[in-house]
Amino acid sequence: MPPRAPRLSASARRASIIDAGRFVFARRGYEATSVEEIAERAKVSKPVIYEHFGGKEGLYAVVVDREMDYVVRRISEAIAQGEPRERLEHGALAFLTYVKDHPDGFAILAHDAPAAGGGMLSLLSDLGERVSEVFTAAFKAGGYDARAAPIYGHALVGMVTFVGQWWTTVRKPPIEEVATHIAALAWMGLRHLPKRPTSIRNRPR
Amino acid sequence: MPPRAPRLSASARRASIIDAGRFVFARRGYEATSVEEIAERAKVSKPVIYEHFGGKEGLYAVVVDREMDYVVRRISEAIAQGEPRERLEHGALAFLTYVKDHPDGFAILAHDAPAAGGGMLSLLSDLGERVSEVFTAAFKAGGYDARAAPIYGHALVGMVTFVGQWWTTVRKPPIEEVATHIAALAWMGLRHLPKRPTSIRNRPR
DNA sequence: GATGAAACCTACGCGTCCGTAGGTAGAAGG
DNA sequence: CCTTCTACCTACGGACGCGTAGGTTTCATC
Repeated sequence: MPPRAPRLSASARRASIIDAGRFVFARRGYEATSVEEIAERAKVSKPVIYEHFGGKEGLYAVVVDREMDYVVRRISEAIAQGEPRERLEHGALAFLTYVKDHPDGFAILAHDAPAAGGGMLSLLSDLGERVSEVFTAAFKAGGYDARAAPIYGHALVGMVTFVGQWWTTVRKPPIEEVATHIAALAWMGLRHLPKRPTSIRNRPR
Repeated sequence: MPPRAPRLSASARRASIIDAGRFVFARRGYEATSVEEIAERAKVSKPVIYEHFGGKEGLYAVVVDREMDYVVRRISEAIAQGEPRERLEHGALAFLTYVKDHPDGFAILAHDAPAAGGGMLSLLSDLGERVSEVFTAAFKAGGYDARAAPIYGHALVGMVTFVGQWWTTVRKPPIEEVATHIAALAWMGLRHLPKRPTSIRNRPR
């Protein structure tokens, strides 16, 4: 008989199951994850998970929620103060720091939610929405076309997340450098943006 | 007995199965897709699919390959000639046109590949790699830091794909307008990029 | 040391899904 | 009319995964 692991309090057990869930969900994706694998990793039997989270979907919801909360909090802190450009770079750096330090959480957010119900394509589109709101306010104040603000908001988030995904495979150069480049690109792009961009297709040579 | 559907030639049947497969894979994702649902939609029985494609994974591979080929061809054509900025905007427009006209294909490319084996996070990272190569050449020629080129390459692809995902949910404004905005952002950003971007963190106030 | 609750287990029912075995129906050529 | 080839079918084996029923161990408290 293998030596029984010590019993844990309810909340401690919850935490260890969440950790295991994040680990497995990140690698296999929601659909391909089996509750049994999570149980095995958390060194518990299946019913414990059902006891605490009601099922696979319940656990997934908790994991996602926690992760989402964490990123949003971190980014909010980072862009809370400073000049605009500073806030931009700090925001990018905060996100990339999350990518670096919590790759499993990032993988989950970047992947798809459970296909059922027809939710959003990616959890991150929610983040894009928030950034878009910030941009809409700024565009109105600056005399730009507010209708176009979501384009830039989502472009920014897409930029950072996609580079983040790439970075996790290469892990080089250091994220500080990456953040600097991205911030420079976005800042220069926004800074020199015409009030009403026109297509080169509508301009004669 | 329901009137039997007319028999099809092997290649015609293949095509109809590919269509059905793309449809279902796009909505459910790879894991959650059942071969039976594809068969049902293609109005065939399961063994026909196994006859033609060897199995679920085989069909998926064919669908992805076809889609990937199509996008790459379209973008290549779009950026084949013209001034740099023209090529940029035409490339973005070509991609967004694909998103608009082939939403199912786009959904598949944007989602995850079969988790098994540990392939790439998204099929689109492959596209990011190609763009990065173009950027690397251009950076070398222009005296910029070539090591940073992949950052910009992936940033660009991320920008466009993420905006594309958002656009599919809103379908507004018209893609031509979206392409113009994105191209303006990217162009202005790249145009005014310092040779060696420095972090604002390293500069005194 | 009894009692009760909380943590945890083994074992199974039930559905679903992949892939295949083995046979039928229609067309093409002798 | 008969053979044969190709498209296509029904029906099933085997595996796996979700969620639950019902019992067992540990711990605190009286």
